[in-house]
Amino acid sequence: MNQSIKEILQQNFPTILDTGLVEGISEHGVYKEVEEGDLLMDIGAKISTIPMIVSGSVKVMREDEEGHEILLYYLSKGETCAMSLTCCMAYKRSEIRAVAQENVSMIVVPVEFMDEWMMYRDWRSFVMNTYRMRFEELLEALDSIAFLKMDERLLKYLDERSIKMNSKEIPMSHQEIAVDLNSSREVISRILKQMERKGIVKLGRNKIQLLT
DNA sequence: ACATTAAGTGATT
DNA sequence: AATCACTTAATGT
Repeated sequence: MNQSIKEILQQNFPTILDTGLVEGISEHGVYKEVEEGDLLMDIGAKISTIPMIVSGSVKVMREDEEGHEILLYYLSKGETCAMSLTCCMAYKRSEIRAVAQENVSMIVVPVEFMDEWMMYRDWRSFVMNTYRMRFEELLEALDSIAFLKMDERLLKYLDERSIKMNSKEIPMSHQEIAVDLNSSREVISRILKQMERKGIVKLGRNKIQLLT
């Protein structure tokens, strides 16, 4: 391997500094790459490792009673999966499904070290931070649903995607976006058309370009 | 050229 | 805002 886990950690998880912790992750963590579309975790599966994302993005979703998928969040560089953490601490099976949205590289660490690593301040704050971030996101999502109309939600969604992917171009179909927002394809298409007329976006097949 | 999939649109609830 | 039914456009084979 061209780069040690230690180096990858320093570059992508700068808040993890404690030497004992870095040693632990280096020793027990495994560097892994997966391709776009790969299933990383399914509902009901037992969780044996925790992913720490180095590059790319991962879509994390839940399923409702009728089997409809509901988007929870996207993970990107420097982040880990809050749901995996809760599940493994409670020895529960996975309640989520995770799919690689782009090619993803990550460090996976076995769950059995979670308890032990809690003695490190850096690990505690890393874990707490990922909870805090998700919780804030959850609150935001909640009032976005309660107070924003679909067009505002869509614009917000596009902005967020663009920031996460580091590009003004969002390579997604209207259908995919509709699923993420629990809306329908036609509604998304119509709003996007309006936005295009207003000069906010430029539309293409399977892609949306933000002009703002 | 043809089939398939994405996107656009009007009508209805 | 969602759904249906249908059209049109883009893309793969």
